[in-house]
Amino acid sequence: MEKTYNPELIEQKYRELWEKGDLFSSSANSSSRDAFSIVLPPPNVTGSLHMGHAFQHTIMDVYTRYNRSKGNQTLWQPGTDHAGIATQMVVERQLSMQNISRHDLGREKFTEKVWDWKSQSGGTITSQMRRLGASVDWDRERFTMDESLSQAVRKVFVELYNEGLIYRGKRLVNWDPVLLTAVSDLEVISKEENGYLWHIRYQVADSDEVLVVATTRPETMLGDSAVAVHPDDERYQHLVGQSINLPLSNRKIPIIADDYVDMEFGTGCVKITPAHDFNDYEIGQRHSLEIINVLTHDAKINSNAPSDYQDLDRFEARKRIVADLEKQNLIEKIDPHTLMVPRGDRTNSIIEPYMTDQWFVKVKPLAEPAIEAVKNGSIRFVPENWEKTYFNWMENIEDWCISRQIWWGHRIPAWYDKEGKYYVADSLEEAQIQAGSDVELTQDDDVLDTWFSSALWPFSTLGWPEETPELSRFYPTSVLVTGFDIIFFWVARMIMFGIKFAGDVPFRDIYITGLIKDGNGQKMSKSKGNVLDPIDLIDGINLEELLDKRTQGMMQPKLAEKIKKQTQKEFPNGIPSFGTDAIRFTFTALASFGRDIKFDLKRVEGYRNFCNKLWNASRFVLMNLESKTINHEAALSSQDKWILSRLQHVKIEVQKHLSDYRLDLMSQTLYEFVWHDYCDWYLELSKPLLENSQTKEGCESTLIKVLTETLVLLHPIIPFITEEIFEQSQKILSKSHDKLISQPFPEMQNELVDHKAEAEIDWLKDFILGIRKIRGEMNLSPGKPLPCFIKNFSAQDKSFIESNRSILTTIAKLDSISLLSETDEEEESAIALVGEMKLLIPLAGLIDKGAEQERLNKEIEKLLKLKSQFSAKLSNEKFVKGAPEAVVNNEKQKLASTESALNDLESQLEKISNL
RNA sequence: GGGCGCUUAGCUCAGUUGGGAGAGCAUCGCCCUUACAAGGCGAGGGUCACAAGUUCAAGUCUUGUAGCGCCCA
Repeated sequence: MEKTYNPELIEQKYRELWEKGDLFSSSANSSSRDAFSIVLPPPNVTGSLHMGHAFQHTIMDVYTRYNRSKGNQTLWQPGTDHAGIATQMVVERQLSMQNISRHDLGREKFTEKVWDWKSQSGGTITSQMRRLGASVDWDRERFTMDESLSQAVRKVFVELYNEGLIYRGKRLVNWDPVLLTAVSDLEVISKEENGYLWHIRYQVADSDEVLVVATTRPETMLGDSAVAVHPDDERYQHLVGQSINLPLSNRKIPIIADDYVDMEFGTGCVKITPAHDFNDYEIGQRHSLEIINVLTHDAKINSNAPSDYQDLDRFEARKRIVADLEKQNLIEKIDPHTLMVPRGDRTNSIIEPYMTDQWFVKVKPLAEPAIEAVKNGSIRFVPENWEKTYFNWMENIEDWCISRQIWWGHRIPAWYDKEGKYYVADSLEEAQIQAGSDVELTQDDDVLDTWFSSALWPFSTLGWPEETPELSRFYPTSVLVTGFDIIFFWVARMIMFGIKFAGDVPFRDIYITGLIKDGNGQKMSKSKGNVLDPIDLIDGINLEELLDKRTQGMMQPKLAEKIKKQTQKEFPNGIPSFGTDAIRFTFTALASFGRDIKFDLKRVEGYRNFCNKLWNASRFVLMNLESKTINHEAALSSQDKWILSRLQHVKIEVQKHLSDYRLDLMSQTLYEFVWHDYCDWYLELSKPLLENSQTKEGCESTLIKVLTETLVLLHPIIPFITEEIFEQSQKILSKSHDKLISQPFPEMQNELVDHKAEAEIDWLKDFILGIRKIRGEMNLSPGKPLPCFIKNFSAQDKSFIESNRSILTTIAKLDSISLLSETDEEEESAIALVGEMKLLIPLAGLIDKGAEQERLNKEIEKLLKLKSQFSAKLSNEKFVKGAPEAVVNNEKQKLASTESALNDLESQLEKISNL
């Protein structure tokens, strides 16, 4: 083996070998009883993987590799989605640099450009996934706009329409006046922003009275249909039913009473603009108010408004209107006010509620069975708290606006005749049949929301609507791994559509992971400049390149300076290369059930060190076994039996943690075992064992057995390094050329659990630790051999000493171990206890007496604290009576052993103090 | 306003039917010991946010308070 661990070379080697060997294929294990499948949440085809993807992909890969090694037929289904709005925006931006708009090109040419861009940049994700070692079945890679998936989309649309679950209607929707499309309410982010509350005087018609109306959007007054007050509001009750003269528009509008109005807010009078506010729309419906749209699709004032304001942009109009009102002395006052401003998550432009014709999915009938599926346990959220979030949303769900006024996506399968009558069908031909052959039809211009096709992903990728073998074998999929941010966007919709169209839930478990945040707990985002590219952690990146990367193509170049500073501070030397395995280990170690995961480079470094440790331990083992024949039948020492027994516990724990989705605990268990049991203890113990002809062969076979089984256990987390070490070990054993990735998962061997060996090695460790403690605290040089005297030993102790004598002297660096009888006088000594047994290291010439006194005092103090805790408990009658007997006995035992240790140390202290 | 969650060592976090507070990193000693200095050996460090309650026993269960965060309106 190479002296140093070099992840780069190893990773490259196995990326190729695995794929060439077709080892990720879902056709393996096809005769197995069980199948396991995961669909990859499809990333944006032209995007790149961020830390969250890398995190989730690691988790999915752990399960995929684990199930493969358990012998299940395993499919991890890869693919990407077309990300309608995002992708279209990117291409439009590219065109705008050449001063071309998509309208200049026309729909057909433009979509060609998008396909070009897709083929040009679409490989980024897949190559990143390969770097991460994702063992997806590449032969089954799918894209949401593949023909077969598009067919599924059309079929679902047509069927929902025929059942009345899709309808077209003029509704108030969220309108992005920059993109010129409707967006779903999930795509609108409302945030508090500073604005004003304008108090406007409205004159009551045929009266001297004036109503003061408070609004945050004075420009919408051009579309006011009413003024509303609360029915219980005594200030205004007498005015209900009368009307006011709407300023600027010269219209009369009614004063109505509606309990939606908050009496406490502003003046308690609200202007009602049904065409431009969701709540006002509701009120308008209740009171049959006129709906007056005063905006154009790009948010200018339209011709329904007085001519003075027509064609003015909404913000320009606001200024003009306020100025005009002031001129007429109709502004009572203007207060600063924080309000919720809805912005598009893509464009950041202020979203307008806007009346347009759109297609909607009637969601309630679909939601009911989807709620039931989680209630009755057909689907399980992990952690289960998330089901509350799911219920909360599903039970208050609104119809889903699925049409988008863009060009990149699945075109809506509806055709119109000249009268505007429409025909929904799978194709023009079928629509034509409905309409009659002589009718001229044109297809709806709109495309579907990307999530509509994503909602079909678990079954459309398996061939639905065809009844493919894959569909019956792999659907429902085993588990969905995703973040809580898309429970509404995606998870809920897959459940609804899966149940409706594939006849069963799309997955059994939903593992909701936390979100990866930066070291300060901040969400990673391009505009904050704190994103990390997982590939940069693998390969490393110097400061200059990192700065470039973080400040390139920014929406707000102003922020560049700040980002530079912040980056320089956090990564003064750039980022070192850690290798894929270290990153993957970090992700699994961080995969606890918390919501936020702060990503700390120090952790990566620690797990890189772990890989290095594993590498070197393996080197030690293989160096010792080189050109040797392993005797698998050789007798085993207690040490061998101990590590084998420990390994069995580890196998059980690993599988338990996997089934609980606790990869953090899984990785912790393995870390602990490899580093602290196998390396710190067993490899050290093996050194004397290998020197002894009696124990040599058993130790050799144990070293390699434990190593190779551990490699299989670790492989799902760190596939590259384990594969490489496995190959090296197979060479030495001159075994087959099988790859570790296809090795069976080592089953727990009950017969190897050995409590006797565990007890003996615990004793052995206590002995060695006792000596080391004295050595460490007395500043004795680690190499200096010490004489050791034993007193107060049992027959058991004696036999352990005899059978471990050479190990003890080697590991604890003792030059002698001498048993003293009760009557033997010992020298002035430092003491350590192993149960009742006393280990004595003579002070003479080695140890400062004062130091030993100090050490004993500290130890005694600790024990005294414990003792008083235990005896307080035991002298409490209620405890002795109330607690289970086992607990009380346990407590008694602890008290006894503490007292005995205390006695030993106190008498020792007295002894050396008197000398 | 409704819902969910968090507060444990300097930092990041585990703590699984309630039974002597853990890990990694950081810190402090001593060591280049033939697998590993990306390492070894040892040490220090916590009124488990606060308050009350249930219990023989609370980091763990209940209620309240404070601070922080997320989602929905």
